[in-house]
Amino acid sequence: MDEIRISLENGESQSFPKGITAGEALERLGFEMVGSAVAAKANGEMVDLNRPLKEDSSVEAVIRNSKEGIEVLRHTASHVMAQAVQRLYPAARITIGPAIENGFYYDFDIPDPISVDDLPQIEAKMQEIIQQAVPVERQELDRQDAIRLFSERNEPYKVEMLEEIDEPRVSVYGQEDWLDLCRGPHLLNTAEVKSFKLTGVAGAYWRGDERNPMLQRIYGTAFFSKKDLKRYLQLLEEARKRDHRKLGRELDLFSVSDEAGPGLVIYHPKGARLRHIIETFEKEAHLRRGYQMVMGPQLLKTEMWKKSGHFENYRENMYFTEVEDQSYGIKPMNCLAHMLIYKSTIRSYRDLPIRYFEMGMVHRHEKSGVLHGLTRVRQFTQDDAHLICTPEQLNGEINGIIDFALDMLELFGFEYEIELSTQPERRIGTDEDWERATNALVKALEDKQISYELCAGEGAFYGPKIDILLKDALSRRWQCSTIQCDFTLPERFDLTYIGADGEKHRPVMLHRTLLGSMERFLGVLIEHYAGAFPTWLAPVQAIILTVTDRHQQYAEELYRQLLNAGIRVEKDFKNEKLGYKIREAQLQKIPYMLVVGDREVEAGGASPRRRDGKDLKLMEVQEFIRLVQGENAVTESILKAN
RNA sequence: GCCGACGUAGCUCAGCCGGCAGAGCAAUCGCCUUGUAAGCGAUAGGUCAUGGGUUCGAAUCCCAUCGUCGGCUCCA
Repeated sequence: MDEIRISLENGESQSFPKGITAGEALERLGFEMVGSAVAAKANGEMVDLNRPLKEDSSVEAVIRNSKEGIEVLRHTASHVMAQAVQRLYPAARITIGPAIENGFYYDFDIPDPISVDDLPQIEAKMQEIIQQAVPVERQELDRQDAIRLFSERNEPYKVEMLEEIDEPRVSVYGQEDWLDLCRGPHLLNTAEVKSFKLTGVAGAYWRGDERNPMLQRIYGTAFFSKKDLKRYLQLLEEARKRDHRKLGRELDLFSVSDEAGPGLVIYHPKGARLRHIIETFEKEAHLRRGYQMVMGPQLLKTEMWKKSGHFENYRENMYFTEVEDQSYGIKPMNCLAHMLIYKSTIRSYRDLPIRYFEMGMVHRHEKSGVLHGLTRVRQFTQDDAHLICTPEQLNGEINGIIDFALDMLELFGFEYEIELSTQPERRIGTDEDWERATNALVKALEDKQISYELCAGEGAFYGPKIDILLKDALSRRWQCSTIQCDFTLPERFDLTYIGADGEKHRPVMLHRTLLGSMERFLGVLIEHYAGAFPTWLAPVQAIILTVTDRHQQYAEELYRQLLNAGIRVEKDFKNEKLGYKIREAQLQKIPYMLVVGDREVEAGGASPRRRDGKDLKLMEVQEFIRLVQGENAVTESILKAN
């Protein structure tokens, strides 16, 4: 009988008869956590535990508590769900159903739409399949046979996929009479799918292309234990509580009105205050880093948008208007005016780099279905800048921007992910330009040893970009910072500088934002802090609460003092019990509550109660002012960072 | 834009197999003068998203439009 050599990661190795399963080999080699293995890797390939090994292999266990392990579970859960759905709705055609970040989904082509009300029934059918403890079986067959098989089963989407697969042999997985084209691996038995929940339904285009038919997607999640599932569902519940749309209303920060129009944010006093705080600080930070503040007009002649390429490539996102037979486009980006400023005079190489900064309000016509609170709107303000420099300065400028952006995000305490997006199909400029620009961005990331994800074809139409993404409370990622390299607009607008050689040269331009859109950033920020902003950001930093109305006079005096010291203070002199006022201030998440009663009036000080419930006891007014001013000073680090 | 769900007072929601539009919180007014997360009482507040239809009669059934939510596509 043929023998094969199997080795473990720890160097343990032994000969076994050919055909021994991956699971058995693990066990016989003394792998300690055999019970927690849900699949295996043989020579790097993910395989089922019962896969017979045919050649010398190094075997590794894929355990429950690993990312890959839970993916195996969820992928199997998606198969169980697909089987359940096809049993309940025989007309449903299967497509694809992968594991995703927090669960899994499966897309079906089904004549009658599935609604959330149908989910309990599907869950019950899944439960049935799980309780029957059906073995999950893998089978390998010729591609042509598979095509025949899925044609017979009337699964056109599977046939379509098979026709595009290159390999001669494919694998199918199934339980009972149910079957799916699948690479695997899977759990060995449906009984192992213990803790799952279907979480939602949605429409999704076949292969993610809007020209394709709309499929019905069912989302679900699965865990190895009921406890983990419960914890996850609680986490979702918590996340919903910090939804910025809910907090925005409760904290009276902003609203969006049907009357005014969808995607148009209306800032209430506290929301406007918040923006004012961030923006004034940010403007100062830019000035200290060698940026110049500029302002462009809200609309520019359509001719200019034609020249820049926006009309051709971005028209469907733009608003246009006509006055006195002249067509204007409302700006969706701020770059045009900045180029006009550059062109307003002759530039020398000694002037470069030039960094123009603008809190620029832009309008973009977003499709109605994509609007979302503050994070996806039609009018927003960008902390935008355009840097114009020599090709030699490019790398240094990109580095400076990355540092600036990461410093900002660190100040707010954000985790982030970085993506590099390369040339899209619809673009302007030569391939050579694109390559140079892309290389410049890659080099900057590599110099800084920043890991990033490559998004091929996702760049802007005028250049490649680096994006920094922040997560909201529900783990949805939102693009905030973006650094875009542009060799083509300087060309189109004939931007030049006089070099040391006395000749005209073409500068390079960088478009960049740090926080991105103030709207989106604010939305993510609200969720990040769950509405409890740190003192330096809080729209209201302190509120004065009187115990009875005989304390009003002193409270008024205290209010004046704090206001004069620049503290954002409010007063609550309502004829209510102290507990009531504290509760209200607490719900408004105000960092400090200043209780004013007999003791304070007599001593002439203030008794701050912190938002976390801690009583700071009676202190001098000046001491409290210093306390708040100290907390305000956290921005100093950024202002001085250059 | 596409698929699905939803739209009742400022907010959260009940009413919806057709028959007088409701509750709690918030608001206003009064009483209480109050010490660290909700005192008591009264009053006011709605073209039931909008428009059309079915019906003796529509918040309730049907259609359209607008908007919101969950996704898809797109994106700061």
